[in-house]
Amino acid sequence: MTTTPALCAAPEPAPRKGRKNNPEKTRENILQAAISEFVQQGLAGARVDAIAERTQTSKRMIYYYFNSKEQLYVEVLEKLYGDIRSTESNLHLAELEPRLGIRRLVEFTFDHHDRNVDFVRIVCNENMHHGEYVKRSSAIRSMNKSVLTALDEVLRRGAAEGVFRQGLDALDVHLLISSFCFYRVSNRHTFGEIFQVDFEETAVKDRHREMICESVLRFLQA
Amino acid sequence: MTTTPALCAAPEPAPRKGRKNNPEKTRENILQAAISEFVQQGLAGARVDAIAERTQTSKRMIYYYFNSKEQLYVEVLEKLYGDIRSTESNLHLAELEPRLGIRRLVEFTFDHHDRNVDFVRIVCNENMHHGEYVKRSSAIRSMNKSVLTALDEVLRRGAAEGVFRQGLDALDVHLLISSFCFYRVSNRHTFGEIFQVDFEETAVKDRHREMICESVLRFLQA
DNA sequence: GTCTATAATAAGATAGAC
DNA sequence: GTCTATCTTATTATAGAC
Repeated sequence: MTTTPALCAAPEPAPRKGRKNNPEKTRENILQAAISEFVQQGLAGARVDAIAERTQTSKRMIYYYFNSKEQLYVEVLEKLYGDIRSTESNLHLAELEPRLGIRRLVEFTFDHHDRNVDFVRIVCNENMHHGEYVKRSSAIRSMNKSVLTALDEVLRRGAAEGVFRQGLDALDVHLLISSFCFYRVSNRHTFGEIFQVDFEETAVKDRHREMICESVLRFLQA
Repeated sequence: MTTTPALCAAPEPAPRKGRKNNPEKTRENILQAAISEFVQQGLAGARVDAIAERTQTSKRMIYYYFNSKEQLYVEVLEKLYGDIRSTESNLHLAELEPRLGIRRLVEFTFDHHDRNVDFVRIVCNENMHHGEYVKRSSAIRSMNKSVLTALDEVLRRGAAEGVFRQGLDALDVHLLISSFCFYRVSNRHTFGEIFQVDFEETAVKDRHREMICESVLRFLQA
């Protein structure tokens, strides 16, 4: 009953079965499946079997390429962190009038978190683990400098022009912006349920986007 | 080899072994152990065996009192949600000048989150589960009204006196306050690691407390 | 490089004595 | 009400053929 090769010589030494051998594609396929599973279930809740089911390949390949569940998780983490910071550098804040620059940065941050629930969820999960896997990855720490330097430039310029207060710390302002943008995504389920708000509604979203802009600008105002 | 009772009649029908029978205490003991475990590991990461080890009793008792891991988790959730709201009602905001009332509410919220990392972590975990266990508990939803009514009263009074803007929504303001207070606790590990901030430092804490007060007051300002 | 089958163990839940 | 011992299933990880 085993399907031994036909007696007449095969034209090529083609792969025996299944899909074409394609290491890069298989690896990427696994990584995408892992993103879905880890984002939905967290590290502890994720099942390697469930990841395998999401792929076009088998569980064995997961261990072949990634060695362990934890290592796969770290790669997922790096991938999702990488996505957000790459787009942030294209805002050209230095070309804008300070107040407009802040507005653009806040709106970008707001929309980005809103669109990338995956990122928000994995970060939450990471904090449940006391950030130990972020600490383990040297790549992640280095890619987050850009926001701060860009923001710092705008703040200085605004202060010099007299539209912003003196002595504002870019890190603090970044914290203020991030917290709102992050929280309304990360806590939408509990906050939404308890206070009966639907964060998916366009009207609510628009009001909140405007609100955080207004709030930050007022905070910076001289 | 079984330790059958001595032939001479025992003085009292005392408990056979181990500690004294004490249902309430045993139940509470389990609940406290469960809080520690669920808060640290999340629902998926928590192990019933680990909870049992934290108690002065056995795993069997966990199932005896709580039936399942999930039900135990729900009770933990209710317990932690209950703790926060009960204290909030003692602020007597209505007796204060509006700006002072806001300041007291913000500072209370800030300090409360800062002191109750457990609460913050369980809420994060709940959101990973799309808030399904919060939805399952009718108790939780009902206990969160008080903040909003208190805040609404202050906002109205402030608007009437001309110190605050008109038409501010208490829910939005609550969101603004909560997001900052929550985020700096929930994300302290990732944010702290990436930007090298130590949220435990008193100086940092004091600066942030003042910052969120200032930020909210400026947002409300007429 | 890829597959199927399986080992090894961990974890939720229960039996049954006392 | 409480304990020890155990059942059952799920889960990470690996062996070995092709």
